[in-house]
Amino acid sequence: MRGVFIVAKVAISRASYSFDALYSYSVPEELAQKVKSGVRVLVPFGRGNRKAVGFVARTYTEAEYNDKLKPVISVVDGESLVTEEMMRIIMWLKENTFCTYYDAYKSVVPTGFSYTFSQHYSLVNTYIDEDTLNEDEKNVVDFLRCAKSQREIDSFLDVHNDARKKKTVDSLVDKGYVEISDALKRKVGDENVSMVRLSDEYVSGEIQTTLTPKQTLVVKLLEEGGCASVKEVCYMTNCTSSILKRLADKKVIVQYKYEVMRDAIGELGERQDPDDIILNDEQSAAYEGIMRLIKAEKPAGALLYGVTGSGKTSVFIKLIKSVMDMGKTAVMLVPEISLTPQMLGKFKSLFGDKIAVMHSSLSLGQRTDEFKRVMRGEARIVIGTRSAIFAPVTNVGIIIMDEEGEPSYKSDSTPRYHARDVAIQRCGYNNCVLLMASATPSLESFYYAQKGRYHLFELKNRYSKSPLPAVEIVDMQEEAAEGNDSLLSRVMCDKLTEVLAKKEQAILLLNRRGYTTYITCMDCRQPVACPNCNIPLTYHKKNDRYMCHYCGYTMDNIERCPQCGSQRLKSSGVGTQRVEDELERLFPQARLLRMDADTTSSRYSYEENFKAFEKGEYDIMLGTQMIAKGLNFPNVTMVGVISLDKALFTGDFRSYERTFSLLTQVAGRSGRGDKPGVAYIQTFVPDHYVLNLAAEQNYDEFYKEEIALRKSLTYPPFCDICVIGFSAPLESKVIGASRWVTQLIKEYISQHRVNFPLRALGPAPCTFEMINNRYRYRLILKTRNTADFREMIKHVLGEFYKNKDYQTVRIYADINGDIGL
DNA sequence: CACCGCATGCAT
DNA sequence: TGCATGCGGTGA
Repeated sequence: MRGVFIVAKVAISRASYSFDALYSYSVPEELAQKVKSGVRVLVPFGRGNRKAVGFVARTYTEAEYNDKLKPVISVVDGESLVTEEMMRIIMWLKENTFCTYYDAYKSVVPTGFSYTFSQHYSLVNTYIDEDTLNEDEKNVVDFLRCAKSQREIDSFLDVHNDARKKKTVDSLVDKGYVEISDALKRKVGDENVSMVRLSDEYVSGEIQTTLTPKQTLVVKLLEEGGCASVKEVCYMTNCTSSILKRLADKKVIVQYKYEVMRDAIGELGERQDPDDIILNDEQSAAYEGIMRLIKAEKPAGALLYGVTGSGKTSVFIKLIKSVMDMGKTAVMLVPEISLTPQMLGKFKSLFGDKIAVMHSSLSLGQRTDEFKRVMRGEARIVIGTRSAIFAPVTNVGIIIMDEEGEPSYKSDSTPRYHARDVAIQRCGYNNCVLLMASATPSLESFYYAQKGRYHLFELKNRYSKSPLPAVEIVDMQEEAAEGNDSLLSRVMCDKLTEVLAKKEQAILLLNRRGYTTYITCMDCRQPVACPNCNIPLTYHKKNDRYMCHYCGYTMDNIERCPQCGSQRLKSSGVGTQRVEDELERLFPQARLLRMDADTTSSRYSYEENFKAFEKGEYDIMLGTQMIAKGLNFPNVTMVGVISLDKALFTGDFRSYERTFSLLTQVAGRSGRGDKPGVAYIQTFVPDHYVLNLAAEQNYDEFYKEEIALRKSLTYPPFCDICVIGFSAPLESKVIGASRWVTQLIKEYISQHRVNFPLRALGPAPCTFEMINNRYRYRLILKTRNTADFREMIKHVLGEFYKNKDYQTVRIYADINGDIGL
C-alpha cells in the first residue's frame, strides 16, 4: 500500500527502565488529526496486547504502510499538555537522571491531569447456558449476578496474580457472557487534611459502647483536644487509621476534610505598583547589569550575591516588571519553606492575576487550574517551588532562583534532577537569563561566578539601616565545667529573661526533634535501635513512646536492652521536646511555641502558628530547621542555637556549607525590626572555623576555606559526583549487587575509550545502613558528567535490570546529589 | 497426548 | 512488569 501513513513514537507508562523506549505505532486515519507530540494515547503493549497509556514523543510520515506496527487504539487528551520546549526537557531528564520517559512526563505535567487506567468486568445481559460452564465459571457468574457494586466486583475479580481466576474470567469473556470495559479515570480532587472529632451523638451520651484500650486512648485525646488531624491522632496514640475507622463505624467519632489552603495565592495585600519601588544605587547597578544580559537575548547565568536584608526581592520585582514589559514571561523559584501566603500576597498585589503559583501543597485541583492558566498564556509569571521549573511558559525572559543553595532544589526521588540544571536547559532554549540569588550561594555557583562563567552582582549593604545581629559563640564545655548542666547557657538565660521583660520575642533552634535522641545500653555500649532501620530510637515524651524517625516504628517502653537484656539503660542526646520542658521549668511565665515535624503535621497548622507568633501570641519559638529560614518577625531580638554540632559532621561533603548557611540564616532572624538583635551559638566545638565564620557572617572567608578543601579532596565543583545506591532486604544481595556493578564499571572502562576521569569509592554501607528493613549500600563515583559517562551508567543500569540474581535489589543513580545518610 | 507448573525472554 | 512460549514432568 502506498500513500501517506503516520507513525507515532510512543513512550509507555508502565515500561520499566530496562525496556523503556519510544515504540512505533501506526496511526489510524481517523485519529490522524489528534495524534500529536505530547498527547497521550491508548495503545496495545506487550505480548498480551494489554492496553496501556503512553504519550506521543513525535510523529512522522512514511510512504509505505508498515503492517508490523500495532495501531494506536485511541487518544486520551484533547490536546497536548506538553510544549515543544517541555518535550525537550522530558528527553533531557531521561538522559540526565536515568528515569523512564514516563517518569519525566509525570514531573512535567501535574498529577491532576494524570489518568489511571483500569478494566472492569460486567455480566452481559443475555441468556446464559449454564450447562456450558464449569464449576469455577458458574461461581463467577453467580457472584456477578448478586454483586451490588462495581467496586465489589473489582475486588473479587482482582485477577492479577491469580492465574486460575484470570483463566475463568477470560473464558467467560470468550463465551460472550462477560464484558470488559475500559475506564480512564482522571485524578482531580481536592487535597485535604483528614480530620477527626468526637461525634455529637457520643458527646451527648446517645451512644454507649465498650471501647478497646486503644480506642479509649483516641477518645480521651479528642476529649481533651477537640479535633485533630488523623495524622496527629495516630502519632499521639500510636495507632493506625484503621482504629479511627472502627470508631467512625461505631459513630463515636466523625471524620471530615479540612481544606489545606483556602486560596492558591494567599491574601491580597494592598494594590501596589512595581514602579513605585525605588532601588538604591547598589540595587540599581545589579538591576541594570542583569537587564543588559536579558536584552542581549543570549543564554546567561548571573549570581546575585547579597547579604540578608539587602533587598534582593526588590531587584527581582523590577526585573520581572521589565521582562513583562518586553512581552516575555518570568519564572521565580523559591525554596519550599519561604513560599508563604504573605510572600505570595505581596507579589499578587504587585502583579495581580498575571501570577500563577505552583507548589506541592496546593490541592490537585488548584494545581491543574494554575497549570492551565499558564498553558493558555493568561498567567505570565510563575512563582513556585522546585517543580515550578517545569511551568509551561513560553518566551521566558528570566528565571530567578532565590536562595539558590537550598537543598530543596534538588529532587531526591525519581527523576533526581536539580532545578538549577533544568533552569540552565530552559535558558538555552529561551535565550534568557538564569538569576541565582543568595547570601550564602552554593560553593559550585560561587566558584563559577569567580571563574566568570556566571556574571556576579553584589549587594553589600543591608537595605534597612539596622545592622546585622551580633553573634556570640558559647562554649558549652566551659558551661559544664563551671557547673551549669542545663541545656541553656547562662548568657542565653539572661538574655531570654531580658527579652521576656521587654516583651520582645526569641527564636531557639535545635535540629533534633523528640525528647532524648538515643538510649544507650551501659553494658553492651550500643544505642537501642529501630528493628527495621537500625537507627537509634528517639524518646518522645508527649506520647510517651520510643520512635524511629525514619520509618515511624514505635515502642511503648524499653526496660531492657534488646541485645543483651541489661536493664542499665541511659538516655542521652537532646531533642526539642526536652528543651521545651527545660524552658517551661526556667521560664514558667513564657508563652512557648514548639515547631517541628511532630507539631506541624500539615502545612496548615504551620502557617497558623507562624501567624500567631507574628501577632505576638507567643514569646519564644522553639523548633527545628523549619523555623530558620525566610521568616520575618520584626519583634524578634534574640536567636539562640541550642546546638548544631551534629549537623557539622554528617558525613556529607556539603555538611559545612549547609551548617554555615543555616547558622547565617537563623542569626539573620534576629533584629529585623528597629530594635537591634543578638544571636548565640552554643557548641562543644567553639573553635571550629565554620561556626566562627558563620558568627562573623563572613561568607567570603568561608568560601575560601571550603573551596580549598573541595579542591584538595576533589569534590564538586572540581568533579561531578555520581552516587549509585543499592537496597534490598537481604544484606548479601546488596553486597553482591554493589560489587557486581563495580565490576561492570571496571569492565566497561577497560573495553571502551572513555573521556571521563573516574575514581570509585566503595561500595560501602550507607551511614544509615538499614532503613525500613532494607540494607543500603552505595558506590560513589568521582567523575565528569559527560555524555560518555552517562552512556556507561545507562549501560550498567540496563545490565543490572536484566540480572535475575538481583531482582530484589533496588538501584538508583544520582548525579551531584547528597552522599550523606 | 493432554495437562500442569515453572523458567525464560521479549515488549513497536 | 506481565505475559506467551516452550520445556520437562506427571498421569491416563
